[in-house]
Amino acid sequence: MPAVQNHLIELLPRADRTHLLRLSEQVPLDVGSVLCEPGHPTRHVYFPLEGFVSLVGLNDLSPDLEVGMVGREGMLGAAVALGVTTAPLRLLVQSAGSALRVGTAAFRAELARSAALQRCMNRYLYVLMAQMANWGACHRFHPIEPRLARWLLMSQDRSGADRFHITQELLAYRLGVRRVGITHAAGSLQRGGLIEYRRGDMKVLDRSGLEAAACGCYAADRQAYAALL
Amino acid sequence: MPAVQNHLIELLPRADRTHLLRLSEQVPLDVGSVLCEPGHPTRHVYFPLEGFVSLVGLNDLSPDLEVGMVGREGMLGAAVALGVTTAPLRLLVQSAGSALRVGTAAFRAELARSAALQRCMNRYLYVLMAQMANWGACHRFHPIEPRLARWLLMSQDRSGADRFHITQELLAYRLGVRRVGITHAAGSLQRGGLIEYRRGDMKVLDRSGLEAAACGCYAADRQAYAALL
DNA sequence: AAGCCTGCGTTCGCTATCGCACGGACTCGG
DNA sequence: CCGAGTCCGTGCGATAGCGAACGCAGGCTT
Repeated sequence: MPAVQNHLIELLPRADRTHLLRLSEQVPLDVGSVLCEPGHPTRHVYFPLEGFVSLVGLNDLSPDLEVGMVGREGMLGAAVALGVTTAPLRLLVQSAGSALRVGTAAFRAELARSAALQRCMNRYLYVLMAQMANWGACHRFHPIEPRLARWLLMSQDRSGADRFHITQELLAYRLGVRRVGITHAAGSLQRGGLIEYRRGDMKVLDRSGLEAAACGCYAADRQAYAALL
Repeated sequence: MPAVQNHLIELLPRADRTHLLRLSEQVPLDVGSVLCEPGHPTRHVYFPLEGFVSLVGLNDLSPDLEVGMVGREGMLGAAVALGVTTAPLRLLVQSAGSALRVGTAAFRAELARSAALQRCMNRYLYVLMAQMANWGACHRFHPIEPRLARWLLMSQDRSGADRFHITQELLAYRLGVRRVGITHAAGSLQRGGLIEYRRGDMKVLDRSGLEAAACGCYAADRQAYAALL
């Protein structure tokens, strides 16, 4: 059995883990693909191993906004653990990788069987809620540059790599700002020697510097996660 | 047995309901009192009967921001159903009333016993998550006036009354804007004949007009709730 | 009656961000 | 080698919201 690279699964006791793994299959995550649309039924839950996925909230008229980000530290389709099989958000693959996929029905059955899995899901759901509650306030009050720094750190944590591909256009979309706003903020970070980018190839040079530049939400987020999982 | 005025409890089958009610006691909700501080242990869960309560997220430096609102349509301390007994948010009573209170331990025991209660909690948690995800985008993109309209509608739904006491100062605090911003938005709504207020006494005159003035988030919210509960 | 506090309206200058638009640089395919 | 597409930097005017401050009015206290 290869080392499982998903933190939630690693938290499970050995027996429950193998049991769950037996139900799962590994699938690739391709950039830009949509795992799920809001309102549609959830067919699978995903445990990312590499790469990461954006949770995108769709509003009536306003532009879409990213409300969360999931990588190997979490899972997609957590709502299934609440017995809801209608997806609330769009799941958009940001960075390529792979994930373990489990069919919804099988996952629910396993959930009913394994108390450990249940506990794990519950805690993860809690962390997710805290994250989403915070995300809003962050978008509301913090200027673009700290938010960008936070985003970069989070995506680095989730993907595990110190470089990834992301254009300013897409970043703007994620943060709900204009591309020009990203140009300025990213330029500032680059001048400060914290990052380096070129035509979409983004590289983190100074992680601790970035942490200093990011808004406190980043640290708060990590702490919440660490406290529970 | 008096008619229970909390929607979640009303959803329970008769047997489960009486069982839960036997564990609960009715307590008053006084304006301005704090039911819970983030980081502290949750001693009780509350099912409001009248009045409503703000969920306030505390950030590092930025001003506090309301991230949710709970009245008789919901409950406080839902995280307990996830097995987490540390509160994530400040619970601040906005409008006086009363609530049924259940001790955390008793509630968890009841939760383990009653599948109906569990189902109910799960669905409510889902709705809460959807609400919080939305709240952020709303604060980010929508101008003050529609948000104010939304806030008034939501508080009316939750409190059940068409008039309540709220100063501009407090409204500004809730919406995360300056008081002056509220002066303008509220003045505009008042000139339109939708509301009437005077020294903190707020009255809703034209509900459907307010719904038209509010951002789509209000309708989306109601729909999400209706679909699940 | 006088004073004080609370709640509200108004104004001024300021900043961050917006929307739009243009131009330059690099990259890839024919 | 040349076009076409992608990605990034810059500049412009416009605007919503910010921070701070002042003044007024109603109600409560003394």
